[in-house]
Amino acid sequence: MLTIKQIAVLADVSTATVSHVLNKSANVSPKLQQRVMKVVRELNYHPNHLARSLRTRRSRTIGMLLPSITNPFFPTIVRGVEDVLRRAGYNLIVGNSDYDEQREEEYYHTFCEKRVDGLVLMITPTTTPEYLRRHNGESAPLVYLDRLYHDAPGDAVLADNVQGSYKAVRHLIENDHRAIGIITGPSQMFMSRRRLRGYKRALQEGGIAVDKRLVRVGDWSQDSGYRNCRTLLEHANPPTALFVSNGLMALGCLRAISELGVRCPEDVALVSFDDLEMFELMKPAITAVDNPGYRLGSRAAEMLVQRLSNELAGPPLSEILPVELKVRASSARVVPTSTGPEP
Amino acid sequence: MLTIKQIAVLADVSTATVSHVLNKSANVSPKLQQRVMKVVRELNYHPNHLARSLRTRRSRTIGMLLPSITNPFFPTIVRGVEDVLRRAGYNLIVGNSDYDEQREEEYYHTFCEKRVDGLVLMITPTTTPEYLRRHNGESAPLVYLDRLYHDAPGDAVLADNVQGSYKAVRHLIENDHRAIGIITGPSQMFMSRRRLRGYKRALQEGGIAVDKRLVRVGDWSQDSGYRNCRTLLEHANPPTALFVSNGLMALGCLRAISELGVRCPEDVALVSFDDLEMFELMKPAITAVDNPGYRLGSRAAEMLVQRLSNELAGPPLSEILPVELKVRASSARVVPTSTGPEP
DNA sequence: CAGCAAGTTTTAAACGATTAAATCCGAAGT
DNA sequence: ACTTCGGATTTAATCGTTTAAAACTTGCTG
Repeated sequence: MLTIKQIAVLADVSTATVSHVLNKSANVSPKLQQRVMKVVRELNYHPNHLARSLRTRRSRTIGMLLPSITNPFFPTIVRGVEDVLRRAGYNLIVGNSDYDEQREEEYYHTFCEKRVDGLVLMITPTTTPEYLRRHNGESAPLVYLDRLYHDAPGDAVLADNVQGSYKAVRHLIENDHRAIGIITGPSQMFMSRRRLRGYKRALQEGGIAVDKRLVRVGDWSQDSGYRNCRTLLEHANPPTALFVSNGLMALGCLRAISELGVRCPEDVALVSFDDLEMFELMKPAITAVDNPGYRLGSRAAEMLVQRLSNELAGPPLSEILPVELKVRASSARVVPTSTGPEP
Repeated sequence: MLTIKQIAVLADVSTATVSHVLNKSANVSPKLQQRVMKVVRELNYHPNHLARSLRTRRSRTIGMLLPSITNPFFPTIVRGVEDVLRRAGYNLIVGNSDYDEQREEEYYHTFCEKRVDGLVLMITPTTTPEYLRRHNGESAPLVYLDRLYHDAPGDAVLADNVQGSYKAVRHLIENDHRAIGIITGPSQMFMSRRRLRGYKRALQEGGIAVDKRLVRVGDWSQDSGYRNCRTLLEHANPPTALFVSNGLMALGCLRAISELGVRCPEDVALVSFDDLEMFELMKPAITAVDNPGYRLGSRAAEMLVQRLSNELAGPPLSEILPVELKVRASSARVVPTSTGPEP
């Protein structure tokens, strides 16, 4: 494989000159510049990134940790991150932990070994993992994506989870629902708690007491949505509306609803967090909180790039992005023929 | 940041010994081993991957080129690749070109600069790109994923595209459809042609002539599915069945079908290539060719790993994986009340 | 024409690991 | 006691870049 030394010999200059030409790091006479570039182009030389990074101590690479690659919400975020980074001249490596804390830590270390310049983290644990707390002295800045850890330093970009579920549930209340079920994520997770809080706030404002039997804890997976939805709908007094804390679980609910022969929205209204592309195509189309995945990703990347170029300094920032409710058929107001569902 | 030299000083040995302990590359007395490991663990030392790769000339990293990250079919493939590589001790970097040939080439070069040990390629171009042909002399082995290039050396793992669409269309014919439309991918692409061929073969076997007006060319995007579906259904004599060459375009078709107020499967049956997870949840559930994404990815990674460990040598191999048709409601046989749709 | 400044180009020392080859050291053989 | 042998350890070169600092040009000035 081609090295800078060979280029130097062929262009009859020193390696330093080649390097200077390639990096525009010093004045080089036009004559030599051309001689060098000619050889570089003819031989299609590309500098060894490993050697370069080793020497400069910057890899121009960012690591991103993702809890799941198959959840359709995440790729959108990745695109946001990638687009910004690419334009800023950084590469992205993503690691996918599948909600496994050990794999997550493995990836974190891989990233450190590869000397990434910064990290975008969407991680699983409920409590700040030890390695993050230790990261303290390290050089790579962190950005948390839709997560927040107070005791490990790093910027954060968050969707307004409380406001999102608040809007969703208020919408249901406005449509005369009073028995509103919720399927949340694991109860220790920051995000689950935020989304639950919005639910509670809306109920409270509507003068409705929280019924513990209507609060189910899922794990974000489609299957857990399915199971919890069945449990809820098979109650003696099933809820007339359901708020589901993420898109994948909402898909599971749909399956349960269809299997049980329950009609949506007539028998049970459905609102989901995360507006998946397919929600608009489904029958009924699903009302959902539009979680701005692309913006979330791109903002996180922007903050990281700013930190790296020292445009941004000082204590960790956290930024909250607004979310919107997309009202669709699954939560449409039903013309009141009879008050409840089946007797 | 910690270096091997510091570890060596603290453990009172030479850097060579530390390296030997860490890599088990020579006999080291238990006493020194323990002394070294103690320091390594206490300080949580992780060797610099850049330096290591530079010296050993192997990065234990694989690059993967993807045409789209938001198409839900691709993440499944990535998981297959990643799982196998991780177990074999390799890291994966994925690049997402968004069907843009220039970005694709950029990524290819980034990968070369990072000295990846091998490449998994799902690339866009219709004709073998120049840089691939030049790759010839380079050291990193290639595996094509669901692509095939005869004039650039590399193994290939392919789904049986011809057989898949053949099965799909035969199924439609068996359900008494004779006017069967198809939406293909860009006509120069290898995969589009294969899927078109299966369609033609099934028609021919069923004694049906290919009607050019029923063959539409899409670009794999949801939107192009939508547009082409409208065109087909707004014909004077619309087809009674539709075979769509990928999942995203099928979603577009669904939207068109629903907007036009056409019933599926009563007025038009639908079969898609790529069995997306959500297809089972939709109403009607979509009949689809189950393209084995995970297997495709894991097989590709396996071949690559074998090449790298020299378990596999010799001329490029190409392997074809069988595909299955999942019959669901969208292509259900309709009880013949009247012969055609609306008069 | 020596001296100097400014601009080009080269020299050579890093960066942090790996690894042949050299050295050390103690036990065994004669 | 003196080799000799072999395993444990270290020395030092190397991977392919970047980049201070040195060295070399030129052209100008007094």
